[in-house]
Amino acid sequence: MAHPTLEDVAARAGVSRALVSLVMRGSPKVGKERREAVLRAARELGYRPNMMARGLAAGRTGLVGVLLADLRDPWCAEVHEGLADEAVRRGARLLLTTGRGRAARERAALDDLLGLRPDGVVLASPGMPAADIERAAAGCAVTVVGRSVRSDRVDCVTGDGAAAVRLALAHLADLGHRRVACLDLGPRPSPLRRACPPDAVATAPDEPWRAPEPPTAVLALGDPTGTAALTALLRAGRRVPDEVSLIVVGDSPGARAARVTAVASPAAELGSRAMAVLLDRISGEAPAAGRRDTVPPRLDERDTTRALSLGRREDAPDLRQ
Amino acid sequence: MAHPTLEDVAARAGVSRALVSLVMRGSPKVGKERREAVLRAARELGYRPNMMARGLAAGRTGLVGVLLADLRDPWCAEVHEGLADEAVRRGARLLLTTGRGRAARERAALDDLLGLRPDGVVLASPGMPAADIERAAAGCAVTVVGRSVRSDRVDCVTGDGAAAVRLALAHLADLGHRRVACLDLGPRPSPLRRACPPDAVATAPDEPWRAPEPPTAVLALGDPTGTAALTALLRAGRRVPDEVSLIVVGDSPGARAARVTAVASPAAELGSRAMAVLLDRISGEAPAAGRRDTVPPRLDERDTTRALSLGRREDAPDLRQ
DNA sequence: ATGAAAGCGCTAACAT
DNA sequence: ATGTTAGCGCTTTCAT
Repeated sequence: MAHPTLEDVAARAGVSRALVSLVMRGSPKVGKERREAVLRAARELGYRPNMMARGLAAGRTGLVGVLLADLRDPWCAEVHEGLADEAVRRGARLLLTTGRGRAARERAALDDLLGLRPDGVVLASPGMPAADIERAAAGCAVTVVGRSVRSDRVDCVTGDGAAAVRLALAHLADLGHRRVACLDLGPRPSPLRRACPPDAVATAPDEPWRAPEPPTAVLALGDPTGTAALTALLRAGRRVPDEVSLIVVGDSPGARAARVTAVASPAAELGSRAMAVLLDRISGEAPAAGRRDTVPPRLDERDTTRALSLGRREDAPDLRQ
Repeated sequence: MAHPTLEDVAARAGVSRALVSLVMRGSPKVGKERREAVLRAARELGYRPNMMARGLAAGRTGLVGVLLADLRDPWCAEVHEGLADEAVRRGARLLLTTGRGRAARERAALDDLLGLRPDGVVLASPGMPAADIERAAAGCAVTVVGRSVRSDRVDCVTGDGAAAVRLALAHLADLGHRRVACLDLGPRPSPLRRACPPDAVATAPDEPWRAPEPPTAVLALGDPTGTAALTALLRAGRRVPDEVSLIVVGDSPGARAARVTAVASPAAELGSRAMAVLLDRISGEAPAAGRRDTVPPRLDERDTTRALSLGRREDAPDLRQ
């Protein structure tokens, strides 16, 4: 028998379907004897409850759908880590889909998810049109992570990039650094630029060193810029952190592995908070309006930042904002 | 109406449920006029087919479950890329779950997946017990990627690590390198070691340089070792590739970004082949016995390997195997 | 081309 | 404590 049903189990155990159903859902009001007979029959048959049938009949599935923009993005992976941790803690079952960077795929993935009638969905997809999100929210609880959506049926959990930049600049200032270059090597300008001192922003690794007074510290905007900056500095023969300190806004496995000092809102925490918010709403313990939750950035001091030696200090203005 | 049903659409369009069902599944035998009326009603109502009901009634779901060992592992992410590409091409819908490295979680994740009665599942989980895999195969088509399982109801798609090491060694030999150190920096010995010349294996970055004759090339076993090796070499002041060539067995975004020469069976191809094999079996076009498919390694020559300069060549034995 | 009717496997409210 | 029954939303014959 490929897929034994409740009825098969009931027949084998010599009881009614309903009794088996109760046992499978762990009801306390079943005699120990019968319960064990049912469990044994189920095991012998290799019975596995059919979630489709269960969901249909019960009107809810116990499923939480998760849409991740791109699995290859470490940030997404880490958000998922937090989501999954909290889900396990609270007994929710997660189903993932991804759009892999393409808007059309993302829509399709979300549709697939919603077709399964999950009790809620978490959207970790920076680019999805707000209208799609709103549409999804008509059918089930929706929490968006990593961005903010103006809607009162959607909850949002976000980090704070500007605060992260401020924290990084403050840390460098504490270490005595006054000449800090903000490196942004990405193909598109990083939104974090707006939080940097305008004339400190450079878009090529060696650009800051063409100035009469080279920086004593580099603030890299985003993970990719961070790793690129580190190898560029090393290749250019600049000693890190002796000669120049490096701090990255945005943490990633790469920065961690290379022991680069970083500051970011921990993605895993974004995830776990998002899941908590979602499950609260599903169980009806949430305020009616859309909640928004901001996770503060955290500094991970590792091996690429160091206090400026006294001899090199100067009285230039503190870049801290 | 939170979740309009087929019946609601039928009522609004002034037709029968069956007709709506046909239209939703794109049947050709519906008059253009009625079809459009139905489609319009569906759109106006925000109708979305209920996959649960559909799956229950139809006996198959059109769903393919994917179990990924760990999202943070770039290899898994890339396998998924291949899976998803092929799935899109052939019209399958993917649902992911992960065990995040823990065996118990993995079992639970697989159970969740199987409870949804997918038409098939892809298992990208090196550590899962063969018995669990076999059990899953009792209920639906199963393809395992990245490892081999002895079972004739399971299809396997794997890479070939030993061939990758041989290819890497051959490439270095072609470049004139005779003294090659095989670096294995992982916490556990890499299985790839068995494919290396035994006395060439080192477990610390600088170990090879303590020998009287330092290597002219380094072969790193695995991605993590690869990136660790690169930064270690640079930090030690060894010029790459002028002074020493570096080749990594096992490709990853990190190696790609750092432009490290690498050789590996492309994970995306493992994925797409696995999906192809699975869908073939689902549609019944597969041989009865378990298929096994081996994807050959590929060399990605980037910036960390270089031919040994003539002056440094010597007549030591070729390490190629 | 269209409609009617019988389930798919399960839950939940009810009856015993 | 246990059995009965009426659906959940859909697909799929089978009639018309």
